[in-house]
Amino acid sequence: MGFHGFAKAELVLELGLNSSSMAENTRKPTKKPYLSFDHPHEPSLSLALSGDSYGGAGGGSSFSNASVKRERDVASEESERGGANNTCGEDGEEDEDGSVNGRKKLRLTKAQSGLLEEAFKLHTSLNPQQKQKLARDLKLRPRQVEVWFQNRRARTKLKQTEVDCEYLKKCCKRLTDENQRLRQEVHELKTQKALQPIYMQMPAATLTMCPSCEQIGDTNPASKNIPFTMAPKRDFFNPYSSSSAAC
DNA sequence: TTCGTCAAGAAGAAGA
DNA sequence: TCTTCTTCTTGACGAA
Repeated sequence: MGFHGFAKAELVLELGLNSSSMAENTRKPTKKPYLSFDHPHEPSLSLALSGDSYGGAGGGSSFSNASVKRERDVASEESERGGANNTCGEDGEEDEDGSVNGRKKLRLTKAQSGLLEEAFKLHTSLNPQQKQKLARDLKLRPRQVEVWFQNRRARTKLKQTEVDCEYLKKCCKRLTDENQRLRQEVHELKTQKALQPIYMQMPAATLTMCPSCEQIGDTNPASKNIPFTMAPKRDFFNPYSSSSAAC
């Protein structure tokens, strides 16, 4: 659909303007920057954790045992391979009840986010080699890079859908207004026509007026119901011309 | 791979 | 100033 194509072109431009940092630009302007990277409690991704940092994933965790196990397993794999593991900066902290379940959520650093954004601009999907390389560069697990791209794609699509929706709403409103205006115009024209004398509703070429009595005439032989005669169209600027009709 | 969802974490608002 | 509540963003995961 051409219309949609046009919409897309416009929308892509709009998104492009925001692409420097979706996370920050989608925020309310009144708010402070969402990510505080110099925050003292910001989990440092440079901290390497061993796979044991999850300890016993005891009760109280909002995450299922399965997901905790998965994280731990992957972390263990990473530590065995000597790879960086910065998933959970302060994982392994004990809760009040002494259980060790605190799987803190990873927050990417500004630099990491920036690099990922740059990579996303180049390719919205990664092949295994690209994923590995990016993970190495960012000191993240490939799975984290993969998930980041998945989320990024999903959220870009959502954003695009929202923008599309807004655009279509505006189009709809415009067309509704135009439709309303045209309907009004048609109504007015119909009203005007109904109020006109019947001779006004006839084609001008078939009407003429008697120069002496000023009666309207009809030259059309089919117009038998009309109580006046017609003549060829009179020369408007010369009332005495031969084309003038007479009663 | 997408989609829907959960939940951590950050930040603002409101109230004591 | 501190606590609590609310809202938003985003990392992560399971199902399809």
